[in-house]
Amino acid sequence: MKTPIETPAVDNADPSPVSPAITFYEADRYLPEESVGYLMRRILNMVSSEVERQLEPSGLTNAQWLPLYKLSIGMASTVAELAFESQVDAGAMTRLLDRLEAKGLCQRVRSLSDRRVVNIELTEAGRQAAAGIPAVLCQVQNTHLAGFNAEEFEALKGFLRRIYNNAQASIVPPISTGGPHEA
Amino acid sequence: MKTPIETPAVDNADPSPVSPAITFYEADRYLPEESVGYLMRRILNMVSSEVERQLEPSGLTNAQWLPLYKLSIGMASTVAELAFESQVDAGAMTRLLDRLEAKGLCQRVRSLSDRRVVNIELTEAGRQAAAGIPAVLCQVQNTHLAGFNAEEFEALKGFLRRIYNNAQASIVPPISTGGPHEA
DNA sequence: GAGCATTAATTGCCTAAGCAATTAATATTA
DNA sequence: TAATATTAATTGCTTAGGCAATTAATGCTC
Repeated sequence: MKTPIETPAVDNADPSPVSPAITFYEADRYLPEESVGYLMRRILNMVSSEVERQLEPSGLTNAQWLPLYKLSIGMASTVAELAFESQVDAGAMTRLLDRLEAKGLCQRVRSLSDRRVVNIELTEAGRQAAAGIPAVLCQVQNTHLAGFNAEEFEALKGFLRRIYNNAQASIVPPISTGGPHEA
Repeated sequence: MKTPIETPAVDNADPSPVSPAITFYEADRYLPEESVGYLMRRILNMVSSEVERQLEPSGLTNAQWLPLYKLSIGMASTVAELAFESQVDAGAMTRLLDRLEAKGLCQRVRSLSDRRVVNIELTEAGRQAAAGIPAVLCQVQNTHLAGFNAEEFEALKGFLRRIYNNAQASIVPPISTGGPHEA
C-alpha cells in the first residue's frame, strides 16, 4: 500500500538533519517493551514516585518540587518564569501555585513596577521544604546509578545529550519567522 | 536539630541493596538541568509530543496508543489486563476506554463465563488506527537515535536496563508477604 | 493622547492519573 | 449451603497538563 509519495507536508520525509544511518527499529518486528523509549518511561515513572515518596513529609508532589526549587535558588520569581523553567503551561502553573499557596509554601505579591506581573515569594515553610529537595534528588539518582563507574556515567550522559539534541533538531518550529502564511 | 536517629522507617538509611560505590550527585552542588533525570524527562517529553503529533490523524493521544496497541496484538483484552500492561490505575483505564469507545475505536463486551469481566474488542476503525502505531514509534525512535552506531545503541540499552534493575531493586514492596498486619 | 498590539495572569473546558469507596459477581470456607 | 472473602469494573474526589478565551496592564504608533 505504500505509495512512492512519502508524507507530504511534515518533516518526516526530510533528508534528515543528522542522517539516520542505521535503522534500529522496524515496524514489522517491533516490540515496545524492548525499546529505549519504553525503558526510559518505566525508569522515569519509578524515579518520580520514589522522589515523591521521599518528599512526602514536606508535602511536595512530583509536579511541585521543581517550581519550588527554582524559586528557592532565584531562577524564577513570576508565574511566567516558573512556567517556562518548569516546561509547563502558564495556566497549569497558576493552578499549581494555588495549591502551593494553599499549603502555605508561597504567596503571591503583585509587582509594583508592572502591575500585570505577580511575584511569587517563598514563605519560611516553603524555604524549609525547598531546602530538602536537592538531597532527595541526589540520593535517588545516585541509588539508581549504583554500579556505574565514572566513564559509564559520562557515556550515559553523552548518549542522552545526543538524543536530546536530535530531538530538538527534529522539532518543527511552531512560529517560523520565514512563513507569513499561518494566521 | 538532627538527632542521631536517621530516618526511622524508610529505606533512606539502608546500607543499599546494590552498593553505590560512587557518589555522582551531591546536594550542595546540585544542578538539576545537568542531571540524568532531567535529561531523560526532557527527552521523553519531546518524544511523546512527536509521537502524538504523528498519531494525530488517527485521533490517538499519547495515553491511548499503548492500550490500543496491546489490544491489537492480543496482549490484553480486559480492563484489568490493559491497566496492568499500560502501568496505569484501573479507574484511569475505565475512563480511557470510555474515550476510546466514544471515538468508535473499541467496544465493551461483558464476558459470559465471568460476568464481572468486561472484554474489550477493537472495532474496524480501532484495528486500522492500531496498525499505524508501530511505524510511528519506530520512526520517532530511529530519528532520535540518529548518529548512533550499533555498539552505542547496545551500550545505551545496557545502561538503561541497569538503571531499571536498580530502580526495581530499591522499591519497597507494597504488599509484603511477611506482614499480616495491614488490613 | 487615542487606538491598537502585546504581555501577564487567570479561567473554562478537556484529557489524564492516583486513591478510596462502591457495586456486582465469583470463590472460599466454615 | 450460608457467611465471608476476593475480584473486576466503575465512580467520586483530587492533582495535573494543554489549549483557547478573557481580563487587565503596558507598549507602541500614528
